[in-house]
Amino acid sequence: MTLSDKFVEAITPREENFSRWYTDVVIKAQLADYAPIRGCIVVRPPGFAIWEAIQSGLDARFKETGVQNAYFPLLIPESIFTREAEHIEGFAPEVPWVTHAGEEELQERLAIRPSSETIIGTMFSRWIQSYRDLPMLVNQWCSVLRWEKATHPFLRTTEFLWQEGHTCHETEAEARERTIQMLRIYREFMEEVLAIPVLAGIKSDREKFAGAVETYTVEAMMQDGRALQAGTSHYLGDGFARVLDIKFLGRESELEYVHQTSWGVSHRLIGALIMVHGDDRGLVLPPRVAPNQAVIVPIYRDDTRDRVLGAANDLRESLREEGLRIHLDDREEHTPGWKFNEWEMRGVPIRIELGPRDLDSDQVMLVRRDTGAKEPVSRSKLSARLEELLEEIQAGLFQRALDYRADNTYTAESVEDIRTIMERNRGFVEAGWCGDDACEASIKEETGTTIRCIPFEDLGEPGVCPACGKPGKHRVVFARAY
RNA sequence: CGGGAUGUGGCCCAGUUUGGCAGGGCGCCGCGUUCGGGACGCGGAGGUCGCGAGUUCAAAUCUCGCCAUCCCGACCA
Repeated sequence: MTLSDKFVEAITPREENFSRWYTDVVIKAQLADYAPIRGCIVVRPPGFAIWEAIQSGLDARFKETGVQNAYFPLLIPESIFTREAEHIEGFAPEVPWVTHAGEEELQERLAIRPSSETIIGTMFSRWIQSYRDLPMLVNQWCSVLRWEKATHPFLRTTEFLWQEGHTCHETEAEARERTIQMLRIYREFMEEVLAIPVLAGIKSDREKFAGAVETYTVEAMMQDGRALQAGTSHYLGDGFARVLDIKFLGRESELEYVHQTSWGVSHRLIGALIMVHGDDRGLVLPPRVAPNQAVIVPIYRDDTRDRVLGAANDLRESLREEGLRIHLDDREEHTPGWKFNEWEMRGVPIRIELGPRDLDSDQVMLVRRDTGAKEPVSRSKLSARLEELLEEIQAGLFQRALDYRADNTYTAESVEDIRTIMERNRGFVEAGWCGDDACEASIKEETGTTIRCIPFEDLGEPGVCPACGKPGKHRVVFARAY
């Protein structure tokens, strides 16, 4: 057994058990740990750094469109939370309640937010009087609680970190446009920064958000062929406005209800990064979201130590000045080989090896995390080559994920087709759909798949509905989902 | 929420069948030698055996209850 084989014993191979592989990576790469609370995780510094990168990227994009950040209370009075019938019905089973302060029972129960439409809408009703107050565009970064039956690190936890944007508009058209605009931001961010190709489209009624008129989604394919809902954007109509009394005096001096949207992504995106790009050695991070883009591993003996460490420090400083995110691993207690494995497990895109031989020839050794390819690069060309390589890795990861999705996308004409595909390979299945909820339900019953979305992208002729055999109204994508 | 499994120093596990001194490997600390793919020697620290009851002279081990985690299925960012 070679040393590297022994190393990867720590992580279950993907083919052996994908779920175990996933949790192994989460734990070993120190992205998260289990908390002593049912279904809750602690996001550890390496995981939180990824979340911060996601936050800052999205936050800047939101702000470019005029959205401002705010913060609303964690607790929602029952009388407010229960205003919107569909909303409360959808969330009721998962909502934890605060009933006591000390030993004293509260006059009114307080819901711990599973989403903030009602509390934010209540405030909107105070702040909005005229069309001049519109649009109202706010977002909050916070955590929410949903008492889920089965939990999984990042993908579904009792408490999770997310962002929820809430907007109010004068017209339906403007609100609908905002809904699509935010979905487009999600899509661009996921594809350009996270290197995760997503399928954008609209949800069927069965799958839409509780209280929404329409829900739009971006769906990603994981390496086990299952779909992950990576982000959603909802057109809420005026349903919340009517029950929360969010009215404005319009241009014609008539009282009107606002048209609303809400949209969110969660730390589930970290789970997506793991499951889209990871391999049997651990995490693989796209350079644009990687907290460290490269790690310098110095190699020395006693007699070359000062020389190598001095050069490594200089190298780090000069690369940092170039704007690169660089870490120097100068720990004494581990050998270079140990560090190679460690940083691979943690997903750092590039390793820079620096030893006496490199110093003698005024070069360093670069090693790519995604392909394992090694190349010597002279010091003078290093920063240019690093920039280039980071872009190559970013593009390569996206292309690889795109190819994987294409290779695992099938078409079906019957329920039997779908079942066969699920038994054999899983993946996305393109098929027709007559639009009937009963057909959707029976397909789910028989195959375990759901309609992930009706894609915006033209998938060609609708074909027949796999359940009833009638002509399809839409071409849709079925898949098993997380 | 069903079905299955697990819970013993930080981690992985043996010990449980048949009750009788709490063990091993890794990691950790100290010193020394090492360092281009998970180094080695010597010395050392560290455990309410998931939690709570019960049986017993005696419980990691037997009984009951609870909790947590994992896996496989039904519901959701």
